[in-house]
Amino acid sequence: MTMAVRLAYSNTRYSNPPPRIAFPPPAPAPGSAPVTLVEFLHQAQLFGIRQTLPRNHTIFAEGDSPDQVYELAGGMVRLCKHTPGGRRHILDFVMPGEVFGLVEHSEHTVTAEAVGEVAIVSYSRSRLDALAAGDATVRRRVLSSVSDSLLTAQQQLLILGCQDAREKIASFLLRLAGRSGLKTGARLALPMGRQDIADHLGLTIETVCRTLSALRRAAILSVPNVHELVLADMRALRALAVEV
Amino acid sequence: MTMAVRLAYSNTRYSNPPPRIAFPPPAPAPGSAPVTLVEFLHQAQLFGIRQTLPRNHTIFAEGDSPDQVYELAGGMVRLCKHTPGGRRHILDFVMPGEVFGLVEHSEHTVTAEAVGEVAIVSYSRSRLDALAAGDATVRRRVLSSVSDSLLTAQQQLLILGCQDAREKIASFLLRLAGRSGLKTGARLALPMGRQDIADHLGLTIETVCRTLSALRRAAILSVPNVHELVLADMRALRALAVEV
DNA sequence: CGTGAACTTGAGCACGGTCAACGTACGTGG
DNA sequence: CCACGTACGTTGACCGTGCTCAAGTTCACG
Repeated sequence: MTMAVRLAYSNTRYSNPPPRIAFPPPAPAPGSAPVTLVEFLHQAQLFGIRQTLPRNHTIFAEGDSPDQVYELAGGMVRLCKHTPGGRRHILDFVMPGEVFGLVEHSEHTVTAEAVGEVAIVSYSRSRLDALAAGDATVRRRVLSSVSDSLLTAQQQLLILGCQDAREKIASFLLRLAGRSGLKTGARLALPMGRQDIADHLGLTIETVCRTLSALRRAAILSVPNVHELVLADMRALRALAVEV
Repeated sequence: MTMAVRLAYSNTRYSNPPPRIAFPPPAPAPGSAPVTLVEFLHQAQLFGIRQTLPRNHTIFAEGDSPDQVYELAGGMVRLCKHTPGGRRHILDFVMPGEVFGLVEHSEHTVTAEAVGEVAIVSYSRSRLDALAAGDATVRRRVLSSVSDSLLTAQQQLLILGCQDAREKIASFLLRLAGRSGLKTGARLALPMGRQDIADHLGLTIETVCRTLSALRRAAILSVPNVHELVLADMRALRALAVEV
């Protein structure tokens, strides 16, 4: 039985825009009430250790002890699972401002890797727990963060289980655009490589390429360079991704 | 573009063992310390309303207000998502003793349906919240329940994204057996229909049938009747499901 | 028994995977 | 500065897994 699986472990290398990222300033507006978990972390004056990591750096691996919680300050992180047979699946990508590595198990259930150069801020898990013990709002944020991850995973299950290649690509691009708060015609950054996209959608790199080319030929999007594209016709994209 | 999707909405009908399920007595040992969320629910004397529902009954639908939390006392429940296009994906099956419908959003993100006749116990969500407000252990149970769902979803993503039909079936059967605490040679109940299995694994009903037949021919399992099977060679099954 | 739903099996085909060649971009060293 | 090397991306030709369509079987129930 030949396998519908190509070995992953791609090495994304930036081409056009050099990897140096302009890291945005700390997120929370100083005086306002914190509403996101990240803002709580900032406000609580936890020891957030900021660091920059190179492309493909493993931030934590499946099985590691989860004693740190991370905030992504710049760049992009992929959360993946590796199988004994050497296959890889990317569960999700983390975008700036989001928290990752927050898990309620004795060990990490996924591996987190830097897609390009990234800036992360790490917080002590035990300090976060201490903070949560005395603050119902923090607890709610933590719970809803985990809950959001669950919702995302469920949506991704629907995509993997019900959609064909074109629909998958359309759904993926729309979600990415949505998370970047993008509107029709704006440039969408694609920091991850084609192999990463393939491993996220259960496709091969060739199918990802071909499908992107087909969408380009259909004038639904244009590809100024490998790591950037323009969603010219979001309406058409949405029509393709009906199944979400 | 023809679709790799067949319309679901199967109507499981029991064949050999009649649908009447022997409902087990309430789970918790009366005097012992509660360790699961279900046991907490029992211990806390929340108003657990027990009821029996017929095959294919919708317990709650995606979008409903989640003001009840359920414990499955007998039978099996499927958690699914329906798409505008009429496709269906089954995210997971719920087995007796497990809690479902616990969600941290303003509405349910999945639909819960009875696979056969089921017995459920429903608890008021607001009472559970009140209980949790004053009890750190309950909070931990709630969080870890959501967290377990996330872990399950992530594992399922790996299966849908990386495995072929035979591996999917093998993984599915092994997980089912594991959850029933089954050892080699024991009978495994399959209350759900073939279409349900297909919609859970991103396959068609024909492929599920063919794959089961192939495993039977390979003497890896036997199928005494449609809703029951014997895992004769778990070692071989595990070898097929390497990718988990 | 007769009916209908679910399951099973077969024949053929298409989507997407495999294999392979080529293109492109960037980094390195002469 | 150009030549080369490497990694990634793109495209084409071919093929296999799993889907489609369709016929037949089994089983529960009236």
